[in-house]
Amino acid sequence: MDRRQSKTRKAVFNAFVELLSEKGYSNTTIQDIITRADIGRSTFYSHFQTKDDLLNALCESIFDHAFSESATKEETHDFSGRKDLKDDLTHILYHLDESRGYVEGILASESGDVFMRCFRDHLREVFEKEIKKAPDGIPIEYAIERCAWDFSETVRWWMSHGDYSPEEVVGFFWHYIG
Amino acid sequence: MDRRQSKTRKAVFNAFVELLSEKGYSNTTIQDIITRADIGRSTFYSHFQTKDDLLNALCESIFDHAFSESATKEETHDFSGRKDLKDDLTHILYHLDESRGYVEGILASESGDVFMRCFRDHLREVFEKEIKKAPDGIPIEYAIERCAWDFSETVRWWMSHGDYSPEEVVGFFWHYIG
DNA sequence: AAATAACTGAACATATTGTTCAATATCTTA
DNA sequence: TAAGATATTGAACAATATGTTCAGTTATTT
Repeated sequence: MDRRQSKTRKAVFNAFVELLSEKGYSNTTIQDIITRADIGRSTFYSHFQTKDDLLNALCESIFDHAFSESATKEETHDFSGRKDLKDDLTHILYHLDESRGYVEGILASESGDVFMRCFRDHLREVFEKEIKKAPDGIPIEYAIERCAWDFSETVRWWMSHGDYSPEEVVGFFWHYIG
Repeated sequence: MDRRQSKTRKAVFNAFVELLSEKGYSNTTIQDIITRADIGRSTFYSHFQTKDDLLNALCESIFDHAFSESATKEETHDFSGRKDLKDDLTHILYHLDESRGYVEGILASESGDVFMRCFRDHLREVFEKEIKKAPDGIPIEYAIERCAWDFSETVRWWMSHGDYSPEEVVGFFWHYIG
């Protein structure tokens, strides 16, 4: 990728995250982002179509990174038992912990909901592979969806109630469904 | 309340819900709402400050209604055991089921997240009264928060996976925490 | 060094926002 | 039912954001 492009991309992402925690999503205008990122107006529009588009791209880039290992693992060996799942989830938390600077800014505003939706979409895939049957009387789609939202919401909770380790947090999540 | 005011309020709420399911939240302009509701521009602004404000007012009006009984009950007798909680939750679902016309429209767009936040705020109060201690190693605030999000998300799930009775749905929710 | 691709910034039409105000319609109560 | 209070109307307003275009500049690649 052209160095100019990734430079622009980073400048926009950084400006955006800053503005999100300062003013929130709806109060941040594209003009604000352009000014803060110090790029030309038309440059912005050659990278992103709308503010929404930008937000989605930002979230995608975070999750591409956070989920990179569980994707790889799936290709290499497929005998995934319960233990592996717990490890995968812990790995994801380690990644997100490293991106706290970004993530907390996003979660602090209305954009947090978009982030959560994106997160849940990624998680759903993970749990779909893992969960093959639900307890008696519980619809399977409900069981899967519940895991996805419980884990993502647990992370959101974690991000504003800091001092727990990834392992502890996975423990909290696991307790109710294990 | 002046009949003119509640008439305006209703017209705006209706127009808004319609537009939400047609175009989504961010694509709906205040101008759209004014046109659809067939009211004067300045009338809108004398009722609501912003689109956000309108959305919050709409959600509040729904939950004021849905939670009306659990609030009353709390005043009359205070020996609330597990059974009562389950009943309260079921009641809430019956109310929301009646408001499906509204609720589905709101949930179908980005505004769904605001609805959910509002719902969760109301639920938190309910569960705070009910939950006095959490399982070993689980922070109590987490346990409470988890119930609030699980129940609200269960309802969101229900709204797009129709055919279950309120009792069944409370059962799904209950299964993992009971 | 030449070719390719990205960035710039000014200019543009269009649309929304939030306010103001005098005129009109509707409610309330005495 | 008449008078006073209150709500609605709609046009006009300035301010701001949006998304596009394009010719000129700068950086990267081969």
